[in-house]
Amino acid sequence: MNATPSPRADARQNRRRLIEATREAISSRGLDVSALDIARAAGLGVGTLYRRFGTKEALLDAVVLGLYDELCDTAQACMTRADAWEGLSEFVMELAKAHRDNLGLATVTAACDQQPSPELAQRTAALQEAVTDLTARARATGLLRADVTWQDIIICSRAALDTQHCLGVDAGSEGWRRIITILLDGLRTPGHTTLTGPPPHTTGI
Amino acid sequence: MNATPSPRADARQNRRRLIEATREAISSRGLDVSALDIARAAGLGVGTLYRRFGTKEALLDAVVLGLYDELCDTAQACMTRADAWEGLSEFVMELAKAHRDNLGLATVTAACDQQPSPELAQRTAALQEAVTDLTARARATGLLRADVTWQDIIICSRAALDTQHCLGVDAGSEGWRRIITILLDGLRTPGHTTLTGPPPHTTGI
DNA sequence: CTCAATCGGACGGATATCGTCCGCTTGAGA
DNA sequence: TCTCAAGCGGACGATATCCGTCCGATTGAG
Repeated sequence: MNATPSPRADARQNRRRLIEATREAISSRGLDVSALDIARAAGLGVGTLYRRFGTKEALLDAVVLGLYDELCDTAQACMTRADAWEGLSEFVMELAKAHRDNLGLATVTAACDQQPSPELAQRTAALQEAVTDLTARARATGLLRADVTWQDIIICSRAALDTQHCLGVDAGSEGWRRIITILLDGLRTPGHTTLTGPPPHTTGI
Repeated sequence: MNATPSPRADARQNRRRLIEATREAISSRGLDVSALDIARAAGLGVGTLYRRFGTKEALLDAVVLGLYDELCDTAQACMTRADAWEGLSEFVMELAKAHRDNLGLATVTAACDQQPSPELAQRTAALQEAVTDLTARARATGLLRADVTWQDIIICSRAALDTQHCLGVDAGSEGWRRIITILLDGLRTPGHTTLTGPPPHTTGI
């Protein structure tokens, strides 16, 4: 019945290794990683990569899906926070961290959004709904300024990316937290300046 | 006497065209522009590009130097503002705009910093000094929170980059202004949260 | 009108990356 | 222990860029 019998133990382990290596590679070099580099980092040959995933694309999809799943979990945890503001700010910080730790996450997001797999589309929708809710709750408490939209929140979270991406800042640097902290302070009432123009358009996270 | 007599009129015009085309190319696609693309955008052949600049690198250097010069002018203008806070915030907004309009400016910066030409090093130093002064003046008025450093200011200005870079947001979008506005509000006293950790390290602008 | 300066773009050469192929190795059931 | 299907490694073919050069055709300017 089972057309694809459970794979051998080493095959399963190698699959995990490849995903792990891909995450690390994305983390330090963004999406422009070659299949060869990933395989080497995993201590495997490229042949194994392609046998396990069929396509480099498929491997990346698997990794991105994993990241999204984690973000969904984070969002859920933040939603249960009693303090709505803390829930929102924690999520922003975590989302920023995800961007910092996964250079090009936003790029993948944009790329994937062109032809989103059903799984990814589902996660994206869930995340956007979560951000919308977190935003609404924080605004209801009066701590989040009224002219900020959930799209602003998402874009703000990306601010951590450049710190890491553009300037080869040493990986250990935590400077991005300062920027996000400043942003969060700017998100709190009262705003000194009123935001103008339409909220930024964003697809994905 | 003049070893290099004044070039022909068409040669000069083509030089200008190439620089203009390069700026536009960088603006929309970042630094990964091929020499062929630039030449085509300028309505010229690659041969002309190489005859004018010798190297693709040299062309990029010329463009980046031009951008830095403009930023230096902007910084000077901001320094003369009577209102120190307005001077600082205007500069941040302009620097952010420069990043938005020149994807990869920060990347060039980082790359150039490896082997900075004397001209570029001079502009970089001037800009960093200007930011330091603008920061000090704004802090002296009490409007800029005390725990913010000039490095923070520079990093903040880069927040506009991702909006454009990662997500293929339509070029006309002005959403980045909202983010910078939020950041500027966060930079004002009083800060709700105190910044921790060392200020981010940055080379270049 | 002349010709040196300039131009255009095909082309050589180098690099990078994807995905395949096939001989060798190994996990795991009998 | 034995057997062999499943799995592995990495050289290799194919493809895609991209840089910078070269040379015949073109053109500005004296």
